[in-house]
Amino acid sequence: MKRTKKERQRLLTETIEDNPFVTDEQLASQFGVSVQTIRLDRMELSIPELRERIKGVAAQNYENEVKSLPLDEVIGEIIDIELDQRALSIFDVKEEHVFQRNGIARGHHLFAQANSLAVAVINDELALTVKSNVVFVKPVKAGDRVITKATVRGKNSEKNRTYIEVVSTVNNETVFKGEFEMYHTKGSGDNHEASN
Amino acid sequence: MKRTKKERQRLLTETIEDNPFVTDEQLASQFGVSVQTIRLDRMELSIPELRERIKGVAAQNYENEVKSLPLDEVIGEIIDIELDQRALSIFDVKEEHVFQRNGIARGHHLFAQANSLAVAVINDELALTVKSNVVFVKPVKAGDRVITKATVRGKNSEKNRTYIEVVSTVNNETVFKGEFEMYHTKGSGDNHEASN
DNA sequence: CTGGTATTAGTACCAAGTGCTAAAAAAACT
DNA sequence: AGTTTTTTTAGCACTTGGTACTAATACCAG
Repeated sequence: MKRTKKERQRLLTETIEDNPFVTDEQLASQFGVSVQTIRLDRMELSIPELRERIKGVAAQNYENEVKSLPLDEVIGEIIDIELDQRALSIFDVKEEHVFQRNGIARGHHLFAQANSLAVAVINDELALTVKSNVVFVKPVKAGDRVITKATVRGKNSEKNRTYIEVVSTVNNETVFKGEFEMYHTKGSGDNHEASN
Repeated sequence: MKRTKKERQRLLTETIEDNPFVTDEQLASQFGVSVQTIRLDRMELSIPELRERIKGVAAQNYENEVKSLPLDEVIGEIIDIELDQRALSIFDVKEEHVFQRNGIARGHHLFAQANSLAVAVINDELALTVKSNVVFVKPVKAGDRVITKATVRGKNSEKNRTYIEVVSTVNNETVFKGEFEMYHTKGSGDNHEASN
């Protein structure tokens, strides 16, 4: 199993990336070297110790959490909102959002951004999507910053519906547009159950 | 600042929930009690120590990560597929897919399942969604198993389009349906760029 | 054989704890 | 007030998963 130092370090990096929860001891036995060697390797590669790694992962998660909870679980980041009028969000397309094959964003991410923005713009405890028509106008690639704007186009108070138009652009070019019909529970704080 | 033990423990729980990265020492000075008291409190409330808390947060994150990667390929699990004809997938709705407020699944997850099934059923290297009309017929809750069926309804070879109908059911009741117009690159391995 | 790199060993020390015992202090009865 | 109970504090040994540092080997090349 013994290979060069370089090879071991390559594998080490990989292993830790793969599972940041592994201890030096486990790594040592896995590579058939001493714990000290692993430590030296980590130093050279400037890989932090287990706890720091875990803390890092946790901190990331935590940031995401505090970012997504107050925003009521929105895909993308809301940068401007006028309830019952319009809302704006940005969403940075990353590698994980695209087809590996061609680097084009998967449709459901754009839909998700639009849909959650439509939910957010509604001035109510909760809103559900009833219907939507969407058009994927132009492919979106990794690295693109998608700016999505939701505009309330109409309301039907009797039916508790709001009609929203959503347009997403990248560099001022429309990449996605859609209409959303949303159901909501009218009065804020109203505990009305969604129509079952 | 001194209140009863109960009150302190209530606040303690809150504080830790709010920021799991806080040490006993910090808590002690914050509440003006000794570290030991904090430890006792944690025992009684069965709140784990800092490192375990952090590990927990990190593990969650990690799960999400490894969950969202395959989640990138296809949302839901494909259980049957006849290329260019039909496909069937199941998707178990979990807590993380619903609005906390009312336990109803967020629309984009259902859309994602439908959309990725539409992509999958197409017998081509790649397919992109051009348009879709969807209807959220009935709320879906955590714990529901959504069975989604995609059926190819038509093709337009000149325009490289395929029209797909998708219906999702829970316990044989329709919860979602949609039509998807898909663009694809006909020949397999064709490196044709999507209309730019 | 002599250098230089690589590896291993060993020690002291740290953070943030657990587990346990014991003693004070405060609160609650009777 | 006197006693019992609860709550709080203190102290010590021990644990994990390390860091920092020193020193000894091992190995490989010229």
